Amino acid sequence: MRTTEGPLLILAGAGSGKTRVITARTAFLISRGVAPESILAVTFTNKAAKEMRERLATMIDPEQAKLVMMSTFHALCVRILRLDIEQLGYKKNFSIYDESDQSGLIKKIITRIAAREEKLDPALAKNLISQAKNKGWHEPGDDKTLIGAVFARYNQELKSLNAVDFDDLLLLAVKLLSEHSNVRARWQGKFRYLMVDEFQDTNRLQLNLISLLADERMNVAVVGDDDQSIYGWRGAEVSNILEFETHFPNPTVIKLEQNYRSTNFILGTANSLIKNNPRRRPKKLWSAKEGGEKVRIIAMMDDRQEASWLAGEIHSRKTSESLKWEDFAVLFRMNAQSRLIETELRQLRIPYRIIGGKSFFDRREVKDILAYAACLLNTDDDVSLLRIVNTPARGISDGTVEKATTASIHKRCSIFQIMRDEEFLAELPARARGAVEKFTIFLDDLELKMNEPLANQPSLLRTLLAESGYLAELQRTCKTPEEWLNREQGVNDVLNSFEQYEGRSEKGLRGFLDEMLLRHERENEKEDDGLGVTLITLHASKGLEFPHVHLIGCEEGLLPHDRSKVEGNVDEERRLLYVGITRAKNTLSITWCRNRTKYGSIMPCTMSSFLKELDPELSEHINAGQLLSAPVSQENASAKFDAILDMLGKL
DNA sequence: AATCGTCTGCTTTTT
DNA sequence: GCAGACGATT
Repeated sequence: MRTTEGPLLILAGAGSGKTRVITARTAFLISRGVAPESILAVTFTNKAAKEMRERLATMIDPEQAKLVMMSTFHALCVRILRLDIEQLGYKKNFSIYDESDQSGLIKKIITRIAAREEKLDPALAKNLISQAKNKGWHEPGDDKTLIGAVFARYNQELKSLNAVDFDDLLLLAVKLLSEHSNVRARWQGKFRYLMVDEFQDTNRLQLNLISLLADERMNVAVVGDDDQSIYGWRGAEVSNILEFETHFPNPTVIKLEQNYRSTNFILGTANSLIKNNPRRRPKKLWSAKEGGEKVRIIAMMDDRQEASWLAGEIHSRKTSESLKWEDFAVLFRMNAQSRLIETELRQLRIPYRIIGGKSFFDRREVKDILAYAACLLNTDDDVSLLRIVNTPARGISDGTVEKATTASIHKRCSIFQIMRDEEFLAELPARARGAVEKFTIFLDDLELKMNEPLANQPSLLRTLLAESGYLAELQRTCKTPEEWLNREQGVNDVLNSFEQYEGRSEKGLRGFLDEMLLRHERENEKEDDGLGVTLITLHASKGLEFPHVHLIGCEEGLLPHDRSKVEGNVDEERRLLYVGITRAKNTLSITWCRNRTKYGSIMPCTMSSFLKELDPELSEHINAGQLLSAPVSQENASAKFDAILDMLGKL
């Protein structure tokens, strides 16, 4: 911890206080006279960055804390690129494409260049392209194959749109730093001390980025746990942490092996599982928390019984031990599993919150507004332009759009440019021409107003949505008043956060849009007061902890998932279960079903092979029949009764 | 432009 | 078994 110079590898086991390590080290460096602005701490999520910033502010002078750069990989890259991307031939006002923009573009390219008989799944293509970029490839290895051709074309089109996707942010930042020594020198000079959180999740590009920033001093401190590497399928390379020495020679290695979270029953169970993985940094986690209950492994008849038992169990423990709903979490492999649980929780009127699922940014109205903003900032951004060109309907038909697209390819310019091109306009029927002209004047006018130095951008955006008829159209397309209320809320959420952003930043609409795209925060996570039982996937649960954890659906085929066996990733599935187990502080129940409804029909299931690896001394196997024959608790029965009364009341 | 019907194909998702 | 995508229909 007190090592300040040279590479440092901190192997921080589950529950050993990872975030604390980075903040404590930062505070220590500053106390030793290191300038706060020369410290960089990189995380994967905005949430982690925020937590660190907040914690640091309580440890040292908050004014100093503000100067420390705590950022996600992607946000850091945006900063680097906004300054110097021109050296790579892009314009500074480049757009950032999120995954749905990316999918849209790839789909378009596939339908355009694929021959009749060839077919390529756009989702697969997107994955392959993303994986290639995360390995540092700027172009396909072979552009004779369809996928290679799509990759090549995709890159070309992005560049002519003056847009970059999420992977490009890293790829281009690395390219910029490695090929332009002036840029590299600037950033190496700025940051003297680097820290990386969750290092086991870094991919090749992220490692490259860190190496480039570190220069020969190699003041790089990384914190991570190879046993919690569960994002291999997204390109994370466990080898980055397993072979840290090869990237940063002679590091100081520190192991944090005390777990401050779980009872020994839970921790021992976790240890007995993970020791079955080959290729790991050996460690022996221990806990001072004695006592508690054995881990329960419960066999259920089917998923229905699993859900209803769970709801009852949570209800009675909460009541008998006077706990809060927030003390409980239900962890599962697939989002689809939460449905049944939700139904049963509602039956007992237990409040819950689901983490994950669809993003705030998948909401139509949010995407529309951001597309408007993107167009005003970069009129070459065809994908955003196409999204709003006829939203609300303004008489620009699909046919007209198609003509404009063809013409823009022909003339090698953006669609917006073509729409102002006299030659192109002359080809259009009078009505279409009028509509297009009206649209370009409308956008031009707005762009002008937006870019005035003292423009009140949030209010301009608000006016735009009202006066363009967007809001009216949105309301019209809503089937129910509730839906309209909901969508209107979405619109207001965006506008309000823009107003707030204006209050704390000078970067205007551009900065706001960057932040919105990079802060892909989940809708139901934005308020932490969302009380209730937490329903969450195993992946999303990493980094969280709960007093009472229920891990459901531990069947062969689900966990480990069938596909992992084909793809040879069973170790990662084991780590996934390890992550789940180590979320629990006081009690843990693991359930599996003898039958499960899959794809509509009931399929027989067997217990996950992982459960056989758990230390039998620390856990007990129970058959659901034993639990259900037990008398129903008073509280449980009265809750059910209340629920029935409630239903009757609504009739 | 909207709506209906049929087809398909099924993890995980920090940015 | 269900959602999401796509195409045909009015």
